[in-house]
Amino acid sequence: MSLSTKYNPQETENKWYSYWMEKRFFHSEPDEREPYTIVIPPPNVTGVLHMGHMLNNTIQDVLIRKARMQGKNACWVPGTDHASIATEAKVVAMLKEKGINKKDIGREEFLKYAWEWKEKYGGIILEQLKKLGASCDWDRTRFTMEEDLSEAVIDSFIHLYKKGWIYRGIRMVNWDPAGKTAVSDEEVIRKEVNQKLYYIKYKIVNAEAGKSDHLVVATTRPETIMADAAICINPNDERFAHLKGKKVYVPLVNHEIPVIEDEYVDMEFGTGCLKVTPAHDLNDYELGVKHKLPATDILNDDGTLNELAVILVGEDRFVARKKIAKMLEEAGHLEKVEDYKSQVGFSERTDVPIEPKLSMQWFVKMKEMAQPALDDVLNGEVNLIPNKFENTYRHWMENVRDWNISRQLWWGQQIPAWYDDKGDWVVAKTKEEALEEFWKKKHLEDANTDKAGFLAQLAPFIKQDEDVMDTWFSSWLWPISVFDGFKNPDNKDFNYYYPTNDLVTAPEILFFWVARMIMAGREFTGKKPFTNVYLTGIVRDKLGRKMSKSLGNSPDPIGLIEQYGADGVRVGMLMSSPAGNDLMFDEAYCEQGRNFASKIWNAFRLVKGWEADTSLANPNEQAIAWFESRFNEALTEIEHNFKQYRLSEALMATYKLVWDDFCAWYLEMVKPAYQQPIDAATKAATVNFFEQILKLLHPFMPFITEELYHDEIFGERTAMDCCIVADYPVIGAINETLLKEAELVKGLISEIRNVRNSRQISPKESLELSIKVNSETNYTNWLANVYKLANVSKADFVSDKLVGAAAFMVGKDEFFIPLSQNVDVDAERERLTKELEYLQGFLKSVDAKLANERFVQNAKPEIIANERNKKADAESKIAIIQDSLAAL
RNA sequence: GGAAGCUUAGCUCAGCUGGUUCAGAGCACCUCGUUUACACCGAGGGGGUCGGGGGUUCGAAUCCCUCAGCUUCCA
Repeated sequence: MSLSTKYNPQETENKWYSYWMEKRFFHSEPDEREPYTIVIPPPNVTGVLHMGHMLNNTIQDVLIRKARMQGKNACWVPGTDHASIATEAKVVAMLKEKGINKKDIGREEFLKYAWEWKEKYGGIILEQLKKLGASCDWDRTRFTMEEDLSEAVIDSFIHLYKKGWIYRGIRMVNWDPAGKTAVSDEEVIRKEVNQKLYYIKYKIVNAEAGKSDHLVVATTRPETIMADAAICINPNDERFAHLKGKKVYVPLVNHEIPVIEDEYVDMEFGTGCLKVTPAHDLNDYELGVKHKLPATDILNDDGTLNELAVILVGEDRFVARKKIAKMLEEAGHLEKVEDYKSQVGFSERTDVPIEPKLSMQWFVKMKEMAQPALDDVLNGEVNLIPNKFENTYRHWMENVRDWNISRQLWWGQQIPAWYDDKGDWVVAKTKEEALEEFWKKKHLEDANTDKAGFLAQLAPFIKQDEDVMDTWFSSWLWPISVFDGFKNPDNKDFNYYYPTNDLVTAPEILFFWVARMIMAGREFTGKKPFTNVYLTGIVRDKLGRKMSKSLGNSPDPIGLIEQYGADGVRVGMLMSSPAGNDLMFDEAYCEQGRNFASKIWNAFRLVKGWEADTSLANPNEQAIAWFESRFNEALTEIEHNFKQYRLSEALMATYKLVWDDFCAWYLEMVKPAYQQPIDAATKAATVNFFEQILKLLHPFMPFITEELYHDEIFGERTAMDCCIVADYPVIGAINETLLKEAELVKGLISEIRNVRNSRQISPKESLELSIKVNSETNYTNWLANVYKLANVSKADFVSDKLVGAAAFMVGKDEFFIPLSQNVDVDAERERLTKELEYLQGFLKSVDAKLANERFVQNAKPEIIANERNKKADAESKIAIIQDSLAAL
């Protein structure tokens, strides 16, 4: 079977991915081997694959494939996340197009549509991941809203509630008027926005004669004046002493509100008079509580003004702002308007400005759970990679705030709280249990009540809480719930796979998700959920901008795979992505990856083409022994990099081993002359090296390696003998002397090529070499390679310099090449003089060091010995160069 | 406003607890080359006073201070 001259990724990728699936190589079952487990950060069901997923999942796949080859029972659990707000928004929009209103069809009907939508679109990302080569155990695919996982969510809610760590209360929440739901603090993105600062005049009730009859308040939100409960001044502000105890009229609506005093007011900002609107600002709310002010909420859930606003009822908050500014101006209440920049919160999901809103919500207390989760990271039970994130993590955990988990949505797990018609409530898993709870509660009040009658009477009035839980309240259980650790905590899978090993995710969700998973792990299982958290960087474009739809600067990942092959793209993604560093993505990296695949392919074609002749002796023992050592040396480095999760460096070390050492040096050393056969021993050794290299490359480039692994040069393979499950290479013996010698010989060959290049001598013209050995190096064994790689026809060892020949040094040894053309004596003298000057300067600095008493006293002995070596080395080289100069 | 981090070749980044000719890698660039594995290639080459300033030390890209610029997180 001959190999096509070009590597065709598409054909290979489909073929082998299907084969792997068919042979169930991705599937894992508990057995006696050591487990290696990763749970995928479940992508959003509304999403499509973007570059961030590509990076994230490439890393996970590299880790899982390597572990699998190293004999571990590797299990990568995939799945998706139901994404309450985003999905509900999509479904609402879809229904709207059909002319259907969510409220009209009701919860049950709506959820039917939502499930349909999820079935249709929810798996897109997972399908796309297959193109990348992701070796997930697809049989284990989970979804955060499937029955068992939902049950886990409900159970954990009840558990925490019983513990007193979940409570219900009226709080100022971040309201998303587009999504019509509260969102958590973490889902609010602050942006600097150009606004206007309106200076509004409030008329004073019974103003003192001789004093101004009004005061002025500066605000960015004139549309909320109808909700004003007071005007606040700083008690120390002498400008406003005359206002103490007064009342003012709210413009346009003429409510009377008091002037209150509080040191909270910044005398420098605005006018020094602050309007207090408890229902529409967090700080004002707190002031309101302190001064017992009423909180009038003038906004509807969708951000329009309600009846309590009295004027502009039904208008959107931003429309109302413009209109009221005009009305104030016309009524003479607007003193002036200034431009003003300030931070405004936007909803992460819908990108509309967040409205602070008072509402009844469910909260999880964070303090108790945060402590063990913080400890885990601080004492190294859980490693954050890179560890610079520990600071951020600690800061957040030490200042953590309670977690608002209710969302005013339908898509998600409904809160297991039940209300009766009187507003009493209980927490229970089912309606039946809720009734029981009510009974327990009421029974205490009246011991004579008849239970059956009580329940029958109550049942029709019981209603479950309308709200659902935050999606993160299900994903924080992910590492536990994917193994059914809630329903059946003693099951085989959970005992075997949990705690998982590595988690690969983005730093943006360190708090959202990672911190909370550690909390959940400790609280519900008593164990950490994972040991290592690899935080990837953000994929940016080459200008450093975040990739975004609106900028249109994100390449289509599937398009990239089609263009460069999955292996090429994987290499491209990893090439420049040290953990935690942002990745400045450039297609050129994928191109480099594709070129690498092509290089491997062509090297393979070379080896495959060799005719082995068993009658030939092996002339390549030296080269073979060298490459074996070099391979083991590189493998040591690669393993070291992997241990530290430096995947890009592990890849680079592999890349250089393959391209430079194997292709550029080793293959050139051993390859026979054109159309000549090769000896059987060299061919066997080379084929063996190639197999080792394929295995080494497999985690990075699974497809091309699998394809070549099955080539006939490796002999017959059984159906299950695949690269994906082949034994990963193990570090073997390293001959340091051989490696050192090889470096010298490579240097020698480069110098000869340089002599040729700089004098424009054709590579076809062979040269003669004389060697004057001043060191211990044994060049004899390497001469064959020098002949071949530098086109040298003859070499001899001499004890005197060759006059009139091109000369150079490698280490301490001198080499001479007689040339037909005359040596340019001047140029040679200049070159040698330069070298001499450099060495003399160097020697001077070394001498200075050694002459310095304090250096000799303070420095470590080995450092001093080293300096003495440097001195001796420089001196002998100087002597040689001086001789050469004299000989010119 | 508070906190953390970053600044090394044109670009993206390595350089561990200060000490070999330590200033590196990949890509890009320049010169030469169509020698049958590969032009998605080969051979060779140029390029940085390690952001500025100061200090500690026998010795600083590496430790300390300070200034400037950038990034992120939190208010």
